[in-house]
Amino acid sequence: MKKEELLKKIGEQIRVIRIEKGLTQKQLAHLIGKDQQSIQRLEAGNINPSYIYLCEIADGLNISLLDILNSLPT
Amino acid sequence: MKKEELLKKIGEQIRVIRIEKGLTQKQLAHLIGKDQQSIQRLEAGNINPSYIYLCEIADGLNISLLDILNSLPT
DNA sequence: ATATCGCACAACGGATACGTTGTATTGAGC
DNA sequence: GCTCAATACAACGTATCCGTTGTGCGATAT
Repeated sequence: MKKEELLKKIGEQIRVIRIEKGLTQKQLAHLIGKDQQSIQRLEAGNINPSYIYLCEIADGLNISLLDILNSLPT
Repeated sequence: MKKEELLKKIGEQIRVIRIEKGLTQKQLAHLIGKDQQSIQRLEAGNINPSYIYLCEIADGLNISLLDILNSLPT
């Protein structure tokens, strides 16, 4: 699968989960010491987040990274 | 969990799976268009690999990223 | 009309990943 | 002894991530 697709899909999935949790981009960002723009780029698939970054996101969403990847559309 | 621990654990897990598959660092590297030193740093936990990088590693190991994360020691 | 909120996009800069090269170490085998 | 394979470590350059700042746009509320 193409790199851009992978980033788009995980970004969309993170957005879905964030909204399920009732959080705004800003709220999620502040939970993990980042800013809203960082979350925006991540959700838009504009960046290739590091492993640690993904772990932090999962932490902010109060789920495991496995849960995020598990629910990815194939 | 500390960042260094997370990187060490996923690195060790990748090493375990690589060896299970009977591959050397160099062989795995060449499968995904990288060099041996990159794999060495990844397995040693010296770098914070990107999502795409992890997907490539999983691809080279012929498993899914989920399988790698699933078997991580807690 | 104006303010506020959520989201998107661009540019800058510091930090870091990654490829490359070179070198060292260890162990197996001749 | 020597050679080769596998792994590890360091340094350099380039590319990219990520935080920050600023701007803009639509929707809603006052």
